Amino acid sequence: MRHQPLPIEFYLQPTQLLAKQLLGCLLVKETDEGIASGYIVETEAYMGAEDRAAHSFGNRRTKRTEIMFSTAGHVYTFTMHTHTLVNVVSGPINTPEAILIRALEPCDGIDLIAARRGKKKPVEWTNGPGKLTAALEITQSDYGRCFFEPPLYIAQGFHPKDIASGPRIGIENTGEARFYPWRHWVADNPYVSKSR
DNA sequence: ATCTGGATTGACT
DNA sequence: GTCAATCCAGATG
Repeated sequence: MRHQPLPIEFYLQPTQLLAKQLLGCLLVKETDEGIASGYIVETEAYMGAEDRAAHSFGNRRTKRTEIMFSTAGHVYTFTMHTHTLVNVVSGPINTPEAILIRALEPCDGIDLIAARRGKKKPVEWTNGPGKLTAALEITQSDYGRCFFEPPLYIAQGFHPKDIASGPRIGIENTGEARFYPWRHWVADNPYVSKSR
């Protein structure tokens, strides 16, 4: 099954809106082993210089955050402990905003995903930001790519019936920012990550 | 050169 | 519920 990447224009919308528009879209990764993909069911927006929870808070510009200052649609990956997390860069150039992809519902390459994620319940394959990167084999080598061209891209998926929003996860030490309702998910979808 | 801590996960009490 | 794994970016000297 092949998919058509969404055009670069898709990414040219305000970050919070894009974070919701991404819900239901298909995240695809092609490797030598084949194609694996999943529908995005949970995202979190990080709002650049003004957002204490963002790596780019105060326009902090480093080797890691550099890609956030680039144009919308770039791939921002970073390592969290033993896991890779993946973001969609958004906002105009020099406005370092990004959207973290937190959960997927598996679509293509179920056997591949199962093999990569080991013997566990299917719902555990992709219901977390570090899990889905392992399932699709998204790594630091994808840093700086564009989401509108293979091997890592986003395509049209389904249109969510209901979208819910609430505080982001895992950012306890960021003052007021921890309360901002910038996490968005497909209501009632079983693959949405569980909060702690 | 060295130290610190994290946008997580999985195993264990 | 708690906690270790395990590694690198970022900060500091």
